[in-house]
Amino acid sequence: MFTIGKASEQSGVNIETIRYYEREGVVPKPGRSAGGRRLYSPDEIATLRFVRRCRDLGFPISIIQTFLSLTKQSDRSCGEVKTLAESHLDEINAKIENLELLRKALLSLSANCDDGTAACPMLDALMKDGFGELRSEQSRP
Amino acid sequence: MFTIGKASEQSGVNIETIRYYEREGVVPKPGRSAGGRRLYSPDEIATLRFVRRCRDLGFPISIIQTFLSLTKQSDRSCGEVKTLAESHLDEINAKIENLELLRKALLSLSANCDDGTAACPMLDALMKDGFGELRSEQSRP
DNA sequence: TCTACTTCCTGTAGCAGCTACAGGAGCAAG
DNA sequence: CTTGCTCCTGTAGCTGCTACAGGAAGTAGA
Repeated sequence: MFTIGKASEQSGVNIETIRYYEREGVVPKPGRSAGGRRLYSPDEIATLRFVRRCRDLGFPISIIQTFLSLTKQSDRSCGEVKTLAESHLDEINAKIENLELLRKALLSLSANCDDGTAACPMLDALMKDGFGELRSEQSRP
Repeated sequence: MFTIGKASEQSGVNIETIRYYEREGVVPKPGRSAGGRRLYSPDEIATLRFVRRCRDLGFPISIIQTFLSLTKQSDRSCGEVKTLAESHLDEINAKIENLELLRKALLSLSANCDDGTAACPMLDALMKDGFGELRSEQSRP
């Protein structure tokens, strides 16, 4: 059994984040020592690592909770996982597309900044009325 | 002069968001009518539109505040704007790169889900120890 | 003028996913 | 026994909004 510090090291999850996950019911409450300290089994640490990896893949907590409950059922879980993963992939693709658009817009705006005039053409363009609107939902993460 | 509803329509900024910007000092406090309602000049609406466009480009509020103060100075602002825009571009590029990595990781993980076994290879892989770590800072927006 | 309806006001709380304290207690080493 | 580390709970903050509640102001029609 390991204290929260060791669990944090081994799972790569910040101590405060581990306690946060426990508060939010993402991971079950671990046992406690006589002095009231949290004690984690290797399995519980593996769960924390699993959560971190899913977070690294960009999955939101709510989906990760579904994953965790699916891992306990063992049967018929794969189709659901694949569906969730694919819709997440769609979101990632949409984000990439949006960022590419932003990239292009920013590049063309800042390119004008080299023209040596005192006023900034980029700020000017953003102030003016004729500027094309982006209004892309996914651009706000 | 326009009430907040018209200002919202013309700038594309949500009413609540306009009030939020005012509270946070992003935009100056507008004048008020006899009855205590906010009244916006076309210039103030242009500022709101400018803020929205910058947000659409993904600039954080703090940078937009710098932009707004630079537009008031008029001289020597362009170099600073370009620097800020370019570092923002770097961030966007980093985000795109990270998302591409996530995309590949997710694709290869969910591809295994077709093998017809009852247990899910994707969840299995995320549970196991040998899984390559991503640990990419920029992946969390 | 009365009434209904819309718009606006302030203030507060919530979202996600943490992170950062404050103020105290447990625990091991020297 | 003291130093120093880790841990505890509880609460507040971060970003950028959004969504109420409960009330006041303004507008339009009868």
